[in-house]
Formats: sequence, structure tokens, C-alpha cells
Amino acid sequence: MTEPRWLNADERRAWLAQLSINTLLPAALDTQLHAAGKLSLFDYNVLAMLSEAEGRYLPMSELAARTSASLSRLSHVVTKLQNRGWLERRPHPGDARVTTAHLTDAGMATIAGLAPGHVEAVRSLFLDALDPDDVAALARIGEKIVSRLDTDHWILRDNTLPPA
Amino acid sequence: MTEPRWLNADERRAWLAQLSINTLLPAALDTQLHAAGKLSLFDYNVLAMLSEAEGRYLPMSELAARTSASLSRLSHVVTKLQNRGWLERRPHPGDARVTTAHLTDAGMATIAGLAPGHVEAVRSLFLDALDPDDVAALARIGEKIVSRLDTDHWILRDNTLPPA
DNA sequence: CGCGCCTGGTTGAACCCTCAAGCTTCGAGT
DNA sequence: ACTCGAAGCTTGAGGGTTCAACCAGGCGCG
Repeated sequence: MTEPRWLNADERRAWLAQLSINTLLPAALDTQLHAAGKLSLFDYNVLAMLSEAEGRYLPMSELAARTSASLSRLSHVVTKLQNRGWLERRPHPGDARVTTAHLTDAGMATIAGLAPGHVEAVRSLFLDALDPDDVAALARIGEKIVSRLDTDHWILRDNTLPPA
Repeated sequence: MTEPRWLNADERRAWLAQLSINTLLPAALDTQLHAAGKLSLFDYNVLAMLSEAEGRYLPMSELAARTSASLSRLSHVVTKLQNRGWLERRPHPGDARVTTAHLTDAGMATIAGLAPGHVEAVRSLFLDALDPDDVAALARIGEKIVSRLDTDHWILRDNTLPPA
């Protein structure tokens, strides 16, 4: 049983900052979104991912991957958003196990209305703290961390076609 | 009403990575801590902050600040941890409005037992993804973001004495 | 001193997430 | 065709978080 390696000064600073950001940033964005439209940051992201998808629909599993959520969590949330008329569930024609979530026109209108305020909040709470070099460094470092947390995370997918 | 400035490529990468880290990292650490001792990352941090405090106690408000939590959230959690015998509430002698949370010996033993595994998890999920320059950059950038989210955040306090 | 406001903290209800269990369908193997 | 295991998804219960309301003690000020 070896002695654990405790954190050095930089490691501790980086870790404590990450912990604080993790608590404060979603809380602030949740507050803004809740005031603007009674939805959470996670709800918003579900709608946003669908709005950017081809045909404005995605299988539940793919939507779960793109929001870093469990299928269970997503299922509950989709039910809620469905009750508000912002999306629908449909069976997938090719595979009867698959359910797809479709953004409705009302859902599209909702997110289109919310987006400017949300982007403004992301800027003012997060990006405006940084100069362009910081943003580039953070993108690079952030993706390293993501790849350690989930090797196959969707944001790491390259969009080139696989070799023939 | 001006057109919102949408995110450029680096901004989008940085933001999406931050979002994913925000979801995946606490989830992974919660899993490890829950397996090791049926507590959450937040519970752990409450105990950790107390264990590092002088006298192993802090006023509720100060503890809330050091865990980036609302007083309400903290109050519920302290009740839970108190029921497990890991800490106690006591009135503050100087100001009857103040409650202090004290780490018990049992609480100290708990966190001492958990710490090596937790630190190891933080390393393997987070720090080990990065080289020392990355860690230093992340510490610097992270503190910039924290200061924008909360100007008076405790991790930004300098420990030098105020001018006479 | 007495009024009002602020600070520190608690509580209960509503809401959200997690976890485990379970259902249906697909696909591989025989 | 049949079986079995895995994939995709849903559900309900239990526990955690948030929000608004509330209480009590301190502080300033006339």
C-alpha cells in the first residue's frame, strides 16, 4: 500500500477552480433559462441538439450521447418536454427497439427565441472572462479531459468518412 | 435589438467540452465515492473543507462559500451528515444567529479513509489527462472564470494581511 | 429605546436525477 | 426455427436540490 500522491499547488488550484465552475456556471445558466422560459440548462441542450440535427430528430441513444446523459434521465426529460408540446416521440421504421425524438415547430420556435439570450449569458459568464488564446487553450485542454472521461465521446468524432 | 454574436469554432469547442466535463466528471466521482462510502462529491467536499479548517469547524455561511453551495442546500446536507455522526451543529458564542458545523472524530476518520481513493480518482479522471503546462494553464484560466462567476469567491482570497 | 432592515439559518413542498428492475426487439449461433 | 444474450428504452421509488416562506438575532438610526 503506497502513500497517495497529494496534489501540488497548481493541481490543487486547477481542481478547486474546476469544482467551483462546475457548481456556479450551471447554476447561473439555469437561473437565466428558468427566468426566460422555465427550463433548465439540460432541457435547453436537448432542444438545441435536436435543432441542429438533420431532420430535427435523433434516436434517444444518440440524443443521450450528445447531451452526456443517461438514457433514463433523458427519457424522463423527453416526457416532460413532450407534455409541453416541444417534441414528439416516434417509432423508428427500421428498428422497432428505437424511439426517435422529433422537435416540433413549437419547440423550434421556443429554442429560437431563447437562443440569443442564452448565448449572451454563456458569453458574459464564461467566454468574456477569457482572451482568444485562453479560449483556444481551454478548447484543447477540455477535449483532452473529455477524451479521458469518455474515449468515444461524440464531440471527439471526426467527420471524415471511415477508410474504404 | 442587435444580432447576437454566435460562437466561433474555438468558443464552441471550449463550451461544449466544458458542458461535457461538467456532466461527466462529477458523475464519475460520485460513483467512486458512493461505492467507497455512500456519499456524494458534495458531501465529501463538506467534510474536506471542515477537515482543513482551523479547529475543524466553520460557520454555515463560510462552509457554504467554500463549497459554492446555497445555505439551503448546505443545511439539508449538514442535517444528513449529522445523522450519520460525522458532524455536529453548535451555536456560535459571539453571535446567536450563527451556527457552526464541527467535524466529529468519526467524521475525521471517515474522510481520512476516503481521501486516498478520492485523490486517486481525481488524478485518473482529470489530472492525468494533462501535462504540467496544461495544469498550470488550466489553473490560471479556471481562476479567471471563477472570478467572473463570483468576484469574491474564497479561492481568490489572498492570505496576506490587509494594510494597517 | 423602538423601529425597520439586514444577516444567518431552517424548513417543507415541488421538482429533478439516479438506480434497479423490467419489457420488447434484434441478432448470432446452432 | 429456437434460444440466449445484448441493445434500446421506459418506469417507479428513493433521495437530492431548489425555491419561497419564514424566524430570530443583530445593527443602524431617529
